[in-house]
Parts: sequence; structure tokens; C-alpha cells
Amino acid sequence: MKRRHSFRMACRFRRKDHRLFHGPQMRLSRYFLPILKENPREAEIVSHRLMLRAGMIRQQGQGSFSMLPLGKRVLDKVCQIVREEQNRAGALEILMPTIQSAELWRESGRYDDYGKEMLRIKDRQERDMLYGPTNEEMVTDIFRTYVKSYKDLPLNLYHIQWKFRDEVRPRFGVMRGREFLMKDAYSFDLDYEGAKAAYNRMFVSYLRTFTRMGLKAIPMRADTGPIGGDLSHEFIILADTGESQVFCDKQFLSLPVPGEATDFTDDTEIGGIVQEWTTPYAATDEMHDEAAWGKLPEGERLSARGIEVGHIFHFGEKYSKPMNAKVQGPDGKEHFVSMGSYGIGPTRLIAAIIEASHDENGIIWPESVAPFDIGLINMKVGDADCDRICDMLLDQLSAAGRDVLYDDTDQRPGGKFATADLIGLPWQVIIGPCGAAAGEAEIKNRKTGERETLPISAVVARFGAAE
RNA sequence: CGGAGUGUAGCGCAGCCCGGUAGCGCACUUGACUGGGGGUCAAGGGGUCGUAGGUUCGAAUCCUAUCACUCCGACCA
Repeated sequence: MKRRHSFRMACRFRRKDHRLFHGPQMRLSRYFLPILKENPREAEIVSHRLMLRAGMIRQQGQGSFSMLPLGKRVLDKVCQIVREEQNRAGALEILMPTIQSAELWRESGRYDDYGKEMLRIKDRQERDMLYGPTNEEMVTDIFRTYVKSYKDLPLNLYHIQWKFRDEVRPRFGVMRGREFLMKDAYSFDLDYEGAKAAYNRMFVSYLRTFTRMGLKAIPMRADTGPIGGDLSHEFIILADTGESQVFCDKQFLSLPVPGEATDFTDDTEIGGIVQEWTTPYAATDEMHDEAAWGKLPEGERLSARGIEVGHIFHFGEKYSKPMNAKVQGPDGKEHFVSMGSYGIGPTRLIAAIIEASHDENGIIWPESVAPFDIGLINMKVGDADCDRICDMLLDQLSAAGRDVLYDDTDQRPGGKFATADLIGLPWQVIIGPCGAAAGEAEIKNRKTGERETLPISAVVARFGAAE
């Protein structure tokens, strides 16, 4: 059967193909991948352009985006890594509502302080509601209701939920949207020492999180504003198109990132890692100290552009005091809990990853967040050998746990290569008539461009089993 | 909010200055030929020209208002 590539076809449900709508394998002819050959005019920066061109997102309004299937897959992978590393560090996942009552915010005093960035709404009873820009109040309310003893500490609750901030100026696609997904974690401890340990755990967790996504994230001392203290860091990844100018010691590029064996229950070990990662010089232009910078040898200085992908913050009793969140300590007295909050923007991270990893042909996904592991390209759909081999490889690679996107459309080879490069799957497995006749497949690495030819029978073993 | 700009088919654009009932490329539909880096031929479908008002015999085009989006500045995951 001849079938041109049409993303509309994905809407037509065919019974005999129903298994193709789920699971790790996907036929491009059945997928919804509205790729664009030309750059949409409104997209100025490369990640925005590529996300639109690769059919990942659809802009629905200023700073608001739908995630299309390819984008949703990446988002899910990013969130999963975030989730795993939060859990590893001892945080517990919950899910709080997006719409909040103004009451809690009046308690903390922020209902008046927050300003126009907060979207205020009234419900049908004329009650003041708001679309949450963050969740300190709500999580503090949960905490104070149930936790009364220091014995239940430390506690860290996080969720991954949509936020809305009516930004003065949304821009750069999902990089600065108004509605965006955020992982926000909140720690509760008896005292400053405990809070500092909680802070350190998130610090180390973040190092691992970004590294797993193929990013080099550098923690930089951040402005703590009116609250003061030294416990606030922004995690900046280096990308030529980044928003802010950053200055740091080249040491960061070679500092070892804590591995899976890291013991998050060992405060000394965690504190040591934080010490190591906060000693060399690093600052964004707002916090830049020319004198300290000048002391670094010329060759050790790294001046670059960066994108903020995470921010951790200790704020002590800022919310526990006005909201009366107390626990009884070992001394028998009541103590306001010492809190911190820790944010990562998964939607922004997607853009940041693209900014850090692309070329003139499109996106280059790190394997950990790629929407599919492998693009299987049938160079001549309709050719009996090519079709048979591709069907077989699709089944075998899927059975081995690999996510495969099978290009079974009848586009010409050039178009298929262009699509595969654009959407940036880490590997392309190419089956053409000549290779098929010789029993050979070609494998291309998207990142390096390297190609290798190998027997078709060796393809599955070449990729091995997914972990 | 201040400054700059753009709205014409799904996407990218021309037409506007000089008013006469909308066009190009890509995409899409049908058929044929093709088949290793965005093919060729043929035949088609699709547009309240952002919206509203005004000027005019007649408005995509001129005037007024308004909305949306983008970029630059102060803020932020």
C-alpha cells in the first residue's frame, strides 16, 4: 500500500494497527509529527525554531504552548529524570492544585506583595482565587496540618505541576513562557543545620539531574534578596545563546559529578561535594566580582553565556512564622520550621538542552531525553526486502526495549534524512535496496555523523538491551 | 509599561506607495514516473486579506480605532 506521509492520518484509527498507537514502537505514517520546512517568523532563537520545526510544540498564545506528541515524549523523559533524582535524594512526590485560594496567600502576606505577575481570578461565589505561580503557602499548610514533631523531620515534598506567571515579557518560546511546568520541592527542618543539610542534598541532586541530561550545569551563588543568607544557588548551563553572561573557573568543566552510589543520608559526604562545587569562582554578571575574577589566572577563566535551569533557596522561617508551622523539638519547645525551596523548569530545560545541543540540520538529543532512541529509515517503502527487514528490525529492537520511530512513509531519501536529522534521534538505522540485497544495514550517529555498515543480523546486538 | 516591528491559504512570502474584486513557493488531494541527502510531470482543493468603523461607484490597498503576535529594556524556573 502506498502511503504518503500525512500527520492527519494519525487521527484515523485502524483496528488492525491498534497496537501501533501504544508502546515503544511507532510508525511515522501513523504518528502526528507536523514538521515545518521553513522557520516560523516569530521564532527568533534556535531552540524555539527547532521545537516548532520538529513539531514538538504549538503556540497557543503569548507564552503558552501545547506539547505535541514528540515534545510530550521529551518532556516525560526530562520529568522522569528529575523525579528519579528527587526521589534518590529523599524527596517525596505529591501533587498540589494549580488554582489556589487567596486565603493562604493573605496569611503569608504575599497576596498583596506578589504583584501583577500573579494571575488573580474570581470563582462564581466571587471568592478570590489565583493560578499558582509557586506553592510555598499551600505546602506549608499541608505540613502544619500533619507534622507536629521533630521526629518526623527532615521532610521534603515536591511536585511537578503547571505554574502561571504573568511575566512582564514572555519570550523565546518555552524558555520563558507564562504557563510552564515546574518541579518545585520544599524542605522542612527543625533548625538551620538541618535546613542546610536539606539544601545540600538538593544541590547534589541537581548536579546529578542535569548531568544525566547531557548538560554541564554550574552552580552559581545567587542573590538572596531581602532575606539574606548565603544559601541560594542558580544552576546555569553553558550555551552560546544563553540569556545571561557568566564567569567561572574552568575547573568546573572537570569536576567529578557525584555518581549513583552517592549516599544522600550521609550529611558529611553530601556537604563535602557541595564544598567542592562551591569553592571555585562562579558568578552571573549580576553577582560578578571583578576583583575575585581578576585573581584567577587568565587561562583558568571561563567567560560564557548561560541559561538558568534551576534555582535552590533557603528561606528559613519566612512562611513558617506567619503561617504558624511549628514542630515540637527534643527540648520540648515549639520551633518554627526552617524551610527551603528548590525549582527546576522542565519545559525550559527542553529548550536549554536544544540550545546546548544542535547543529544546522536540527536537534541533537542526548540519549537520555531523546523522544525515541532510534530512527529506522526505510529507503524504499514498497520494496519487498526493505519492508520485510524493517518490520523485522522494528519488532526486534522494540522487543529489546528500544524506542523506535519507523519512517515507513514514501518520501524520498533526502526528505527522510532531513526529517531524521531535524528531530534529532541519536541513532538512524538505514535500510536501502542495495544494502538489503547484500544483507547489510547502515547505522548513523546523529551527533558525530559517523556511519557504519554491518550485517542486518547484527543490528539488534549492536544496540544491545536497554537498561 | 516605554521603544521598534509584523498581521494576506497550514508554513514562508509578494501584492499596498499609485484603489478595480487576490497571487507565488512549500505543504495538502488524485494519477503517473521516480528512489541514498528536502525529485519530475499532469490535474485539483483551500483565503471573511487580524477585527471594527469610515472615505469611495468600488478597499488587501487610503483614514481612524482596536486586537493579536514578535523583538529591545526593568523581572524571572
